[in-house]
Amino acid sequence: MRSTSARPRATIRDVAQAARVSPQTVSNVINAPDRVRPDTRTRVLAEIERVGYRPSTAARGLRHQRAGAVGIELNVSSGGGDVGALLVGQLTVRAPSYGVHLVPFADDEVFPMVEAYRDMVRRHLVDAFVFADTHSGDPRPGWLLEHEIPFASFGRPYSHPELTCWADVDGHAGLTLAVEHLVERGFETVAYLGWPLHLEDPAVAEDRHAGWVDATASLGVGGPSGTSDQELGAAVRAADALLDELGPGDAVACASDLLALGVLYAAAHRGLVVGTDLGVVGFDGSLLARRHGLTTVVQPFRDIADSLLGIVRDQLAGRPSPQAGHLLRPALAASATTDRTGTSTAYPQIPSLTRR
Amino acid sequence: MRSTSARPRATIRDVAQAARVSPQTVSNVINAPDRVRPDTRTRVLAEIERVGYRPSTAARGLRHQRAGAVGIELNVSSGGGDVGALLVGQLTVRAPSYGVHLVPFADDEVFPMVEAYRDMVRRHLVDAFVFADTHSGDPRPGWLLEHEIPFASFGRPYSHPELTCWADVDGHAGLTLAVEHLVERGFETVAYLGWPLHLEDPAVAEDRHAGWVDATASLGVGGPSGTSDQELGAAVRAADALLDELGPGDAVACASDLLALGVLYAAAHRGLVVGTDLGVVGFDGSLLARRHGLTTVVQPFRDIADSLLGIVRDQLAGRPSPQAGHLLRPALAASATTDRTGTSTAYPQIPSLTRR
DNA sequence: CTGAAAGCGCTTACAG
DNA sequence: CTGAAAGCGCTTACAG
Repeated sequence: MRSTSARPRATIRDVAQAARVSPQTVSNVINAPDRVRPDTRTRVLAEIERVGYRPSTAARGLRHQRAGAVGIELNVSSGGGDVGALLVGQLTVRAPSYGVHLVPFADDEVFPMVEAYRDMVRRHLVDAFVFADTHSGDPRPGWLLEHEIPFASFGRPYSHPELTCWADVDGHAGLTLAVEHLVERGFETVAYLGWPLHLEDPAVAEDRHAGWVDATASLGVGGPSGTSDQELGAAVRAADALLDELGPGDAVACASDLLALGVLYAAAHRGLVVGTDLGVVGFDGSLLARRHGLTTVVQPFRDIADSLLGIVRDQLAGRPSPQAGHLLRPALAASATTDRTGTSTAYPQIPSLTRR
Repeated sequence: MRSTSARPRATIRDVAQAARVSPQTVSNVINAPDRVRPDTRTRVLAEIERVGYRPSTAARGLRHQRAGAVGIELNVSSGGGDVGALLVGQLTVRAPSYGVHLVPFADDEVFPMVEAYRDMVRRHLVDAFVFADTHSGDPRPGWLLEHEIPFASFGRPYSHPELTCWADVDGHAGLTLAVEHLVERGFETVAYLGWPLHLEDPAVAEDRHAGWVDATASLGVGGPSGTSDQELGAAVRAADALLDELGPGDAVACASDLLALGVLYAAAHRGLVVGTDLGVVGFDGSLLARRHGLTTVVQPFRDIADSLLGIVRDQLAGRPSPQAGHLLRPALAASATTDRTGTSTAYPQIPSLTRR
């Protein structure tokens, strides 16, 4: 039968008794080692190691009046894509380096979201928050500022343009990478499939579009452009219209992987062989891109996680805010959709149908 | 300039003073309301509400010798699919109903995974664990049992078949749903695309296969079957071979949404119109399925989350283990790939190419 | 360099 | 029904 209560863990007193010092000295060994004589320190450290002692998070939190945790809002219902999960993964991996752990939470469908934030704070469960999906009517930045609760957002907080507590991918740099890569691979004209500017995240749409405009202008490879909402059906239709103006040897750089998938389908319709006939580059580094062999601009989730955690750590330490938000450089992951040798495989592989 | 320190929150003493009772009475109002006279209770409750008092998690945890948290291992590097994120989302939503919060953690690429578990326990950060991706050589169940730490797994812990602390989707029921749905929609033969049994999760592969065998036998609609690893290229090839043996009006039930996507692509190769000519049903209820208009057997993530959290809550309370693991019924979400009217849209929509 | 004291916020017996 | 006491594990001044 499975036992149900865990064996009690070693406390600071156990370590102290075994090392024949007081608990305070053990504490000093951990928190201010230079205040302890080397030989004492060695003896205590050995004992800590032997019994596997680690300070209790709860006791420390109580004493410091700090939870040592960062709340992270999960967008459960929207389920837009898979990039949210990639960011959460990197935040989880990086959090220990900042001396914190993550506490995810989500709208419980009953109270408005701000209630969830308020409750986490009142219970002393977290010291700060990280969230994504910022948008113009977003009540979160205002509420958090008003209550003096540190936070950092993935994406600019549009409601408070003066804030610098955000990190985002450099969309301009990303599209420059995409265009340069396509030119390097020998594609002649680079078209663009982006989002309409009235979407919730206008700065992102603008940055990526401007990156394409500037890069194609400087390389002399500009082409037509189109827009589509972030939905596959709309993307296929917009891509289809775009392909009317393109020929073999041309390419499309896209504002997202989903839009790029739309281009793949529209190209398959026409019997174009993606990679050799038509270049396609997506944006996000999503699972979707990996699955379909899409060349994509990969969001630097690890750097973003470090920025966000660094921002809240500095705020908690009372350090001054940075001069500007963190705009982080993405990287390009080349795959089948820009492979002119046709060696690697993109999906859908429909063009072979036309060659039977 | 942004202020950096949050205003101190109300404590039990603040409430007690304002309500002119002792802190203990406030505690009783919260934890044992029947021990307090109704009028006192009302007065205290009003004060709690007025100042927005919530007990401190850290102080409670220290007193109870319990973190009130469940560790959840995130599979960051593998990045298999998007279903892991869906489970984490539902665990997050449901956790408050069990009086706990989640603490995600991940392999830090330096220590073996068990080190991460050990560290969480030593720091009193969590009382129990939930994890997925169980497999035969899995060291986690053994280690957790040995250290008497409660846990529950999504998927059977193969190394310890006697354990009942797991929840899983009922794959047999899921494939029965899939076959019944296809027959109801008028498809004549139902083929199967599944996984080879040597994969890491043999019981899942067997259950789903057996569900197809039994359901097609009882309805007299059996057809050929094939297997493929959980990878798109392999799935397309396996599906292509399967389609050699099928004709218009037939269907394929699949062990996963990714395998089903392979069928879509293989069908597009042949100019088959999925939905009207060929029925396809996936399994998982993944984002991939939503995006492509796949009819799919949806994993009951909310029920799974409830089962897992219920298991660890019972273990922590010292209640006896259940007689068996929790096998939960999935639901079918009908979409374009079984829509014989051709009203809804599946992607890829390549067949229209053949009709130009 | 080391240790005795106080207290972070809460709850659990226990006394009144 | 209500309150005074003790203690969960830790750390921060402070005294020695």
